[in-house]
Amino acid sequence: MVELATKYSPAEVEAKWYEYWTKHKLFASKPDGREPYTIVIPPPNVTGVLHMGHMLNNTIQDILIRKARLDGKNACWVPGTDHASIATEAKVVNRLAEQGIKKRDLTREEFLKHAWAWTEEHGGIILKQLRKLGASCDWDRTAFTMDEKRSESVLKVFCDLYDKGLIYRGLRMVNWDPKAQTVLSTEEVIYRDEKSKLYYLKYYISENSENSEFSENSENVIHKDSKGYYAVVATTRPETIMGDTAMCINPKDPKNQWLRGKKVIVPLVGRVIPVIEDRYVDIEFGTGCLKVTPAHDVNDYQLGKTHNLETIDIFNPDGTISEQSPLYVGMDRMDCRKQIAKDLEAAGLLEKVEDYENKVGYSERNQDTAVEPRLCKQWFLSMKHMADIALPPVLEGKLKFHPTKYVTTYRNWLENIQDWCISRQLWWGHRIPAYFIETQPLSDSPEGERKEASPRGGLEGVEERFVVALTEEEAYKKALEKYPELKALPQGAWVLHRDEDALDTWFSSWLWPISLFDGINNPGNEEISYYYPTSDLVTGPDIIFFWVARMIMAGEEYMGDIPFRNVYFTGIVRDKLGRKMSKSLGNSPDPLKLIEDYGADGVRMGMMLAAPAGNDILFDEALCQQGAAFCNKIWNAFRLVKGWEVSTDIAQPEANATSIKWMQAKLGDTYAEINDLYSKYRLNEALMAAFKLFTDEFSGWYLEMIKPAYGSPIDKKTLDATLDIFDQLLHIIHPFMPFITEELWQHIAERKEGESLMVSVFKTAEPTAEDAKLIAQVEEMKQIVSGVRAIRQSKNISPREPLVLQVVGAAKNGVTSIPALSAIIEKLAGLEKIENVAEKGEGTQAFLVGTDEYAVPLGSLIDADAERTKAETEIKRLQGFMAGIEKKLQNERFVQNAPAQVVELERKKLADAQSKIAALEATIKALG
RNA sequence: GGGCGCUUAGCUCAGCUGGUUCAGAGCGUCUGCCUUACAAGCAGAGGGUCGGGGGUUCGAAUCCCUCAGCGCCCACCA
Repeated sequence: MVELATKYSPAEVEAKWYEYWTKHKLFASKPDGREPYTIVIPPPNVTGVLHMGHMLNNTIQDILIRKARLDGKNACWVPGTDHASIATEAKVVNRLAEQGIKKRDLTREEFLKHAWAWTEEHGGIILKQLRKLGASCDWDRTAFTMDEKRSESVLKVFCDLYDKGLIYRGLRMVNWDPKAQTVLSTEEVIYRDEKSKLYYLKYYISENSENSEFSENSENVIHKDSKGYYAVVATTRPETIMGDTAMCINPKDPKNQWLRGKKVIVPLVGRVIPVIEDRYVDIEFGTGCLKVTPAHDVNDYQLGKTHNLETIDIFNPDGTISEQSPLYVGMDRMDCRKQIAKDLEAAGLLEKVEDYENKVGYSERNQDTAVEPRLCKQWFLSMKHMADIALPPVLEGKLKFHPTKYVTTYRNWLENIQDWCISRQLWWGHRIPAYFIETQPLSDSPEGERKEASPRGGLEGVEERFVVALTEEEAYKKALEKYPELKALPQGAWVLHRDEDALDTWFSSWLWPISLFDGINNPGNEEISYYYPTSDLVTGPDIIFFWVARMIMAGEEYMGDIPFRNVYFTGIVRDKLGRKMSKSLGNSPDPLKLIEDYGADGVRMGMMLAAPAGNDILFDEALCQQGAAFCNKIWNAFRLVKGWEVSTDIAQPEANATSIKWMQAKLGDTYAEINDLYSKYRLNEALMAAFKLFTDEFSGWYLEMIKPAYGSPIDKKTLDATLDIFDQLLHIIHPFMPFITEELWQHIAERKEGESLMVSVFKTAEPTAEDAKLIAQVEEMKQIVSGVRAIRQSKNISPREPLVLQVVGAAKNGVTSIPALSAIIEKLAGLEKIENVAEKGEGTQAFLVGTDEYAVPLGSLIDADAERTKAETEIKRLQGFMAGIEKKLQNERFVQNAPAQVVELERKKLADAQSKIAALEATIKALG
């Protein structure tokens, strides 16, 4: 037998077994006759590094996958990465900038070459890190959202949805990220409260207006100074006045009646704009006058449409002021805001400035640049149909959310859904398979220059001609069909130009559960039929709309079925003070360092102990320490068992046989409970139950029960049974702590090369009524042992000093009447004998287990006064307790209305209290 | 402005459709032990009128109302 070190050292053990598992392809899954259990990984960003959120998320997935394997299912965990178009493109752009290269100076092909180089350099790091954690993914299946199969799936789906009329191209007010220079979907914009200013600007009444004199006789609130009459407009964005094309009042606003039908002059700009009326305007806000900038505000855009206003776009794509503006051309919008405030002030056009708090939208991926509403033409996916098919399975409970509270969130979103803007002005991603018909060949213009043309194209309603097709060849055919007039044109007079834009990253991830099994390209293939729908999805609630909801849509649309049966939403990992982990706070530990310090098993346990289902987790490194300590505990328990000398000559003592029976019963009972907890995704509680089973029941009680006297051998039967119990415990713990359990499992018995705990199917026996009885008896036994130990502790008696236990009166029919248990009590409590007595003798200290009374003779060690006081206090407490019950029992309504069972119970409580009091009184009497 | 959730021991949390002495667990704390697997350990102990108030009921941590505090999501009020 191999010598085992006194302390468990995870590092080499973990490396060894991970390699072993991989070498023997034990994570691999192929369709077979077993029930499948499938998880698709939420693909991390291809160039990302492992953070605590990943640790939690992937630990949970690994636990579920490993549990399924042990349950005998065909477990398949598919790993992969996401191309994360905005994030990755930004990183590449930054790196190029460091090298002094501007993206604009590159062609698309050149840029993509850099992007792929970056991806290859950093890609997959995170997957390697997951291996350290023990993640048992089927690595041969590793996919990438931009690999060939996935890309083909994305383009096919785009074409299909276009053909179905669900994808369309439309001119809309969208969210524009001036830094990344791309549009974003509404979901990608996060709003933050921000301290800003509310500027009150003077809009003088134009002299062209009729009646340039106003009387103050009505409720009108009229402003006038030496330069004339003026209206006051409150705005947080004074820099947009160059785009003002109207001022708006509420027709029912009494204080602004005087402005009806007037024209006002935009400050500094000098442009004369009409005063329009719309009930949209809030009378109470500011002065009730709203400046209308149709190009730069969603609401203003609506007003512009209703009132037929001109749209002046004063911003360039990078957020600087455009040529459309008469002033500040080329200045950044934020600089412009400061400058214009100064200039307005200087010109006497600024009435006042107030502090103000409002919400400003930022890109989810780029949180230092405010998003700009911008009018442009983009591709959209019509969501009404998608919402219609995605809602029922969740509401009907066919697809379950854990915790269920997210069903409401989901429903709310789907019921108010907006169309999904799926195009992005990025190169890193799936290029949209749409082809524009150009009647002017562009052969001499580099492709990069067209980038700007696409989103702006058709702004003024110029009709675009385009086709959507999987290949260019097909596109030509379609173009000729759709636009027959092209046939009349000479060769070379028109060309197809593929859309420069890429698709939103989520437009590929929403297909993930299908595309991983090639279900789009190759519908009905063996894999997709076997693995789909997948079993569980483990992800954060922050991407419920981005990803979860959309996968359900794609699943229903393309598979006619849900993509997964359960979604387990994890919490956010916070530090122990409850703060979000962030780079700037420096409160985010390096996961790999943690693994180095505590071992992967220790860290996994630490994470899980802190992770109550559905709550945020407050991560504390001390929990990893507890995890590492538990590993050591398991290790040492094993050392103990393996260190025993075995003898085939000794017969198995009755006490050992009973101990084994009890431990088996306890194990089966606990495993049933653990399985129930798994089914509810209460993994932290399942782990805690496993932890207690091992530490308290197995190590604390069972091993002490069967432990042979020092230097004595153990009988073979008991040892074998103990090893079998150990084997079962390792199975129970394995999903949480895969490495140490594998290591010890391999030590328990001779294993063949390629054998592994992780694929050895495991089940415990069904708990029986007899088991339950034995468990109860042992619980009682434990209390007796604890009772004696407590006496030792309080009297400072060494554990080695033998004591006598008196079983008083009727207690003799209790567990001490069972020889095996009585033998165990003697052993664990350090007794020289157990004797039955009618009444406890003098100089004994007594304790109660239930209503059974036990006593330990202590002679002169007894402090009579202290004992008497203690007994008296307890009697008082019990009397109070009894009074309460008696009152209850005297209450006729209680006796009549409460179930007989409950009433009976109260009577029993009363009787028990009475007999306890009797015993205590006897104690006092015995004390003299 | 709407919606959802939370408040139980020093900390983190269990307590399902009201009734087993139901007020629990882990960690922490305190006390005693280097007992021949493990001091990353063992044994023992203390600790909460279940956020406040009201109601329903024979009976409420559990159901209802209300107040307070906290958190999350959604929303076009400049």
